[in-house]
Amino acid sequence: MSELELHAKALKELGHPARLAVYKRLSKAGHAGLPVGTLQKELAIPGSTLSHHISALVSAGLVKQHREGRILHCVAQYDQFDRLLAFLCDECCKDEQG
Amino acid sequence: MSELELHAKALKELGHPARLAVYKRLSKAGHAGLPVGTLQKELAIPGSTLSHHISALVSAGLVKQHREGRILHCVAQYDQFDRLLAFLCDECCKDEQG
DNA sequence: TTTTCATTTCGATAATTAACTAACTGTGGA
DNA sequence: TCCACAGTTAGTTAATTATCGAAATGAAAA
Repeated sequence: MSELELHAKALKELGHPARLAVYKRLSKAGHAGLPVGTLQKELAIPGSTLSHHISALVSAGLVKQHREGRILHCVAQYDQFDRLLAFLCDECCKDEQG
Repeated sequence: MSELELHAKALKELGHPARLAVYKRLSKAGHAGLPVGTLQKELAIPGSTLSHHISALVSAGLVKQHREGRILHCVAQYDQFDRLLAFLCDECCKDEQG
C-alpha cells in the first residue's frame, strides 16, 4: 500500500459520523483511553455496531486497544493521526499563500 | 447536517485513493485549477469514473468547477479544506502536549 | 452546419459498507 | 462452579459505492 493509499484509508475510516465522533472523544481522553462501554453509553450506539466501527479505526492504525480485566480500553494513536495531518498540510495545501 | 457530519462527509470523500490524488493534484494547481482532461491524463483514470469522483469532491465543497469554452476547470476550495484541518486540529488532537 | 472534442449521464453489475439481533467468548465475582 | 458482565462474532438484509463502456450533451472549430 502506497503512502497515499494509507492516508486515504485513514481518511475513509474517519469519514463516518460515528467513527469521527469516537475518534474525537478518544482524542480528548488522553493516553489512558476509554472503555468500549463508556463510548457506547456516551454515543448511544448499539454494541455490535460500535465494535465494528472501532475495528475500522484500529485497522487504520488510528486506535489501539488493550484489555484490563474485562474492560477493553481504546486509545487514540496520536502519532498516526499526526502523520495524517502532516500529509494533508504538506501535500494537499497551497504551495504559496495568497 | 451537523458540523461533525459535514466534516465526516469531507473526510469520506477524501478517503479514496483516486479522489485524494485528485485533490492533492488540484491543491498544487492553485486558483486557476486544472481541466478534467488534464487530471484524466495525469492520473490515468477512465473519464466517466473520474467524473464521478470529481462530483463527489464537489458535493463535499472541496472542489468547484467552472467552464471556459469546452474546458471544465476544477479548482480546489482551500477555505473548505482549511476548515476541515482546523476541525481536526481543534477537536481531534490532544488537549495538552505530552 | 457538420464534425470534433470535452465531459457527463445512463445503465448495468460487482463489491463494499452499515446496521441490528442473537448467539458466543472470555473474565472476574459470588 | 455458576452467574453476570464486557465486548465480539455470526448471520442477515438493505443500502451505498465503485467501475467502466456506451450513449448523450454542449461547445467550439472547420
